Amino acid sequence: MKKSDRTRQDILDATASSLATAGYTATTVKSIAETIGMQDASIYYHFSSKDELVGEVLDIGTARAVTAVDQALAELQDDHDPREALRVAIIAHAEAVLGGGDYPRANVRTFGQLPPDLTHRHRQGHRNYGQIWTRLIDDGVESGALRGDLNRSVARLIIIGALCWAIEWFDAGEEVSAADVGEHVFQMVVNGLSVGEHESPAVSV
Amino acid sequence: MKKSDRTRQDILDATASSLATAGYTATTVKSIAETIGMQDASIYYHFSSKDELVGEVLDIGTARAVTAVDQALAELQDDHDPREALRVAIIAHAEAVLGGGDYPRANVRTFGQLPPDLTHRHRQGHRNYGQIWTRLIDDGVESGALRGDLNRSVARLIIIGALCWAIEWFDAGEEVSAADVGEHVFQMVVNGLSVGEHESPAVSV
DNA sequence: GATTAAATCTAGTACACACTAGAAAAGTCA
DNA sequence: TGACTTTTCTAGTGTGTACTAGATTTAATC
Repeated sequence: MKKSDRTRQDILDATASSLATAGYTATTVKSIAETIGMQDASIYYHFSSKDELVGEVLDIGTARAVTAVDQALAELQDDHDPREALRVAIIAHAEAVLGGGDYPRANVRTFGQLPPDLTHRHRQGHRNYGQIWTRLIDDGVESGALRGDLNRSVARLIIIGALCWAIEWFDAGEEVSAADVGEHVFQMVVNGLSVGEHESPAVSV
Repeated sequence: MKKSDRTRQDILDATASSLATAGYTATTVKSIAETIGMQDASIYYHFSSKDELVGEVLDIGTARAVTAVDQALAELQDDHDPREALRVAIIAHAEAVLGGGDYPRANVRTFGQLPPDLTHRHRQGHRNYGQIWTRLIDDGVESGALRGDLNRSVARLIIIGALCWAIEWFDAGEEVSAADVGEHVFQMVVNGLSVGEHESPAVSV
């Protein structure tokens, strides 16, 4: 009873680690088994297929990212600026995906590499995650703190994209921390790189 | 002589298309051959390996993106605002990668899926491309148009990341065009989402 | 300690992949 | 047409993959 749970967890951990660093294709059942000192066939006692195993890892990754952002937002005081909420969420996401464990990293890293079945399976999870951000942006626009002349959906995807792509270049060993990356994204997309007064924004989509 | 060149081009086109839509793993030599009505073995008369073929497609993609951005910048008038240069470059990149042909799209789409050899092969190309953006940001900061309190390298990677990740969600059929995406990225990272005066930026990395 | 259940292993299957060798066909030019 | 070159095809090889069946070992229970 207990043994099985522990082994199962080992398999999940090894899979998350491999997905996060090597990607979907290079993560083979054999390589996972080797990591934890088993035969590949033994994996199938715990999971019925590779994709079921991968799917579970990705589910955990999504859940952890959602929890990290939700928790960060919950710690805000009631009368916070909507921009502060966006800032806190961005940094929480950055820390979860860049500095956090293998599960959220696996999720972002393998996005776009997955077979259609798995992609479809996680569409709902991503939609739910996107809604957190949609609300943050809506709050900001409706309170007058954020510009309303931009397409909110596009804005949301650009913020998430900037954060997700960071996984391709972020190096945990360098002097820039995950939170630093989040802070930069916030400063750029909310305050902007520009100095002084802006030209009149004239975008309509 | 001529026949071979035409077939070679057909193979490259089919590969670029497949890479852009299906990714590296799903792009098999057999599927490429089927697309152009050939046997898979015939591909090897024109290319010595799958990765040599893929590498050539990616080279073309990088070259086209560089050309698109360079050309857009060349059309600027001499006394342009550094922000305008950034805007033009961002939109050119967006149009090349999102709205353009299969080659630049293949490049971005397969980034992170490639075997180590190919990744290493294209590192230099990406570095060169990055330098265009480094210069744009440096010009902006040194002229006083852009903030100097952010890590320029991180800022550069965030801009490119926001644009590159758009390939994961951008749908050419929708009402938002590739140029619209570029305009949004520019508005956000340069002017910022925020309305009115900013809080004092205090970031040091 | 014997019996049963859980967990893992050995040994394989089937299939898709990149790639090869040599025959066949198509194209080129006197 | 005929000789030659270029291009493509047929028919394979070897390798790595996910996955299966059944024997075997390890752990839990009485």
